[in-house]
Amino acid sequence: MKRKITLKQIARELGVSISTVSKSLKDSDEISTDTKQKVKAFAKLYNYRPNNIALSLKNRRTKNIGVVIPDIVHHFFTTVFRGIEKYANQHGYNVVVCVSDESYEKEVFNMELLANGSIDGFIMSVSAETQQKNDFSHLKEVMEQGFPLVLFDRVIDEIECDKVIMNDEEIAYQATAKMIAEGRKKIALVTTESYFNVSEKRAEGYKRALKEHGVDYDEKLTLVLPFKGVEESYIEDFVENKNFDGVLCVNEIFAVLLMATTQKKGIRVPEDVSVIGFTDGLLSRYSSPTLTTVAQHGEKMGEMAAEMLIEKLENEIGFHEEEDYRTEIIKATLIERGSTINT
Amino acid sequence: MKRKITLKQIARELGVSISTVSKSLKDSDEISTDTKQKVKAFAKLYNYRPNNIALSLKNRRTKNIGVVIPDIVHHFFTTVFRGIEKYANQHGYNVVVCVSDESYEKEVFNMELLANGSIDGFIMSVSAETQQKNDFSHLKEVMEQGFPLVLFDRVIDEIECDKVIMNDEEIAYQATAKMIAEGRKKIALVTTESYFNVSEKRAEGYKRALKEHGVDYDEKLTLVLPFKGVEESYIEDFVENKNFDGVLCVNEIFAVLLMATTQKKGIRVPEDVSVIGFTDGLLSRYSSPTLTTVAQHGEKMGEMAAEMLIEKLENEIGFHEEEDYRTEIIKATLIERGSTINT
DNA sequence: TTGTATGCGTTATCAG
DNA sequence: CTGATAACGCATACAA
Repeated sequence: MKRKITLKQIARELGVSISTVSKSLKDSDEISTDTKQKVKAFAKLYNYRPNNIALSLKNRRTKNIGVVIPDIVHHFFTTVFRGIEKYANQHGYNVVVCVSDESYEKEVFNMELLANGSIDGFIMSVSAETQQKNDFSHLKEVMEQGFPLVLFDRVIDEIECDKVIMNDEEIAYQATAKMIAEGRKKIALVTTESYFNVSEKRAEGYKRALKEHGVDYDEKLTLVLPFKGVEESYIEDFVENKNFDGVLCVNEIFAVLLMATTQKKGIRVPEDVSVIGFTDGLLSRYSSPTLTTVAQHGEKMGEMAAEMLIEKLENEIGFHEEEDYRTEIIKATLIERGSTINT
Repeated sequence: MKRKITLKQIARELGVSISTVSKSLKDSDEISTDTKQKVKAFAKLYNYRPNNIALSLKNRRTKNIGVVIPDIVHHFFTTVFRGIEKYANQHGYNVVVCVSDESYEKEVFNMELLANGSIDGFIMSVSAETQQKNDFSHLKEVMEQGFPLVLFDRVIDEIECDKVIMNDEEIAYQATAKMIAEGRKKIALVTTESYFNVSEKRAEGYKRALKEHGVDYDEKLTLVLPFKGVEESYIEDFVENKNFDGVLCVNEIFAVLLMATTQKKGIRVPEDVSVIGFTDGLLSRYSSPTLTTVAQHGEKMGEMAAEMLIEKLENEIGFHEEEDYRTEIIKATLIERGSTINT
């Protein structure tokens, strides 16, 4: 087992000092060409690489980004993560992931752990429990300690920091308007019971679209499903008892379940009812019919978040006390597929 | 902005030496109860936490695990990652993820980066390109440098290390046998063109089941689809021209596409044809009919991989030169749903 | 009971 | 041109 070689060992082997080796490898012009050549050759031969830990300690920056997300087995978060990882990697950063599992406690614990020197800054989407408890002291804490923070998707108004969000209201408006344009008159909304901004915003966009197009809003046409453990019977009852010719679902699972139910009852999609979902995942692409859905461009969100964080990190050196936080909006787009009547 | 406090600062404030502080916080009995009290109180007040980087440098261990996977926007890898992260977190390790994106070059690059001190050991599944090139020198390299390595799923026989795999052959056998037990006589296989062990092993299990149950193997009943960019027409042609009453698909996407195609042609699932897929993801759960599928228990695989790696890491201290590598097999299970006729 | 010195691997400053 | 020294934050063997 050949352990990694260090400056010290090279110095010893070559009979020079550590600093000579260090400078040579940095191609400093304090050192004679001759010595540099020799050192470089030796270093190359033994495949010398500076030790990241030592560099981190010295430079007080790890070149690591901490990502804290509620869930990783979830298409949206996964795509965002992909974007973060991609951008970070291209810019010489590594990514440390912690999954809060929607738990406040784990979120706090993980962030404290990471804040003890493992990372230079955070990108995160807060857990459901955290939103519910409405306690964000851990976020404030890390910011006070000087860690740049970028929030995405599940964002906290109360916290002043960089943010990346989606135009949920707007795209829900567009989706609803599209169905109205198809001639739909009774448009339902299938949403989730929760304290999430996003669901609320989508509902707002839905209502605004109805209103602005002179379609009556009927609250009975809104089906609220639990956050976890959706029983198909809820949906069956809804399909059974309500009369609608269009549905906006806040995720693709609800949309696919709903399509299955309507079709089982002989109601055709999209002839009899249009369906639009959120999240452009596998379900949307491979359902029958394929699902018209809102693509959230998670990867782009991730890249943007990473870009914002890294910019802060790189600029921290030198400048410092100007608090200019941005909120970037990644525009979602409607992908028209088989569950709506497209022009 | 209050930066994190260090031992040195505490020492200065309290007018004692750094080592006194260090020992006090470790509750060493070299130190008087009185001093310990004082130091602890102060440390608590200022929320002292040892700096991970400094600890890493000193202890020569980072308590970080490097995970290198081909893709993260992929249900199986995501679940495995979840398992790794979970176990690692419970045992005080953080996880650094690098996505190779199925590229040999990125894989090598990332591993070299991580090997420069960022992590203590690797858990990985090799990229497609790496398998294709058949070049594993980067794996040997890190092992020679003393990094424990655990491979999962896409495993390399040539590399001696801990491994976690699935009983692909066996479960494919079982799945095929199940369809035979249903009375199916002409069972097709939809697989992927590739150098992946897993596809091959699944094909082997399929063939063995046919053979052992006296069903003729007809190579025309095997449809080989490209790794990426599957055209639905391939499947349509296959359904059109071949005659089968059961299908084993090596992933859930193929299975769902196939079900959609057959159903469009008026062939009923499961009445006319049984379908079984691999990967128990969203598609399997929400397709119509729901898909009988092989659950790979990725999370379990991840936990096992992390367990094996961490065990190696913790035991490295002291013992050393006993090379006892294990290969753990995580048993997949068949989840019976609506696409087969279940007893 | 407390403190000093050393080392982990690197870089930067300053002397030689 | 080269090298010794300090510093990053911590732990520990060894003095006092």
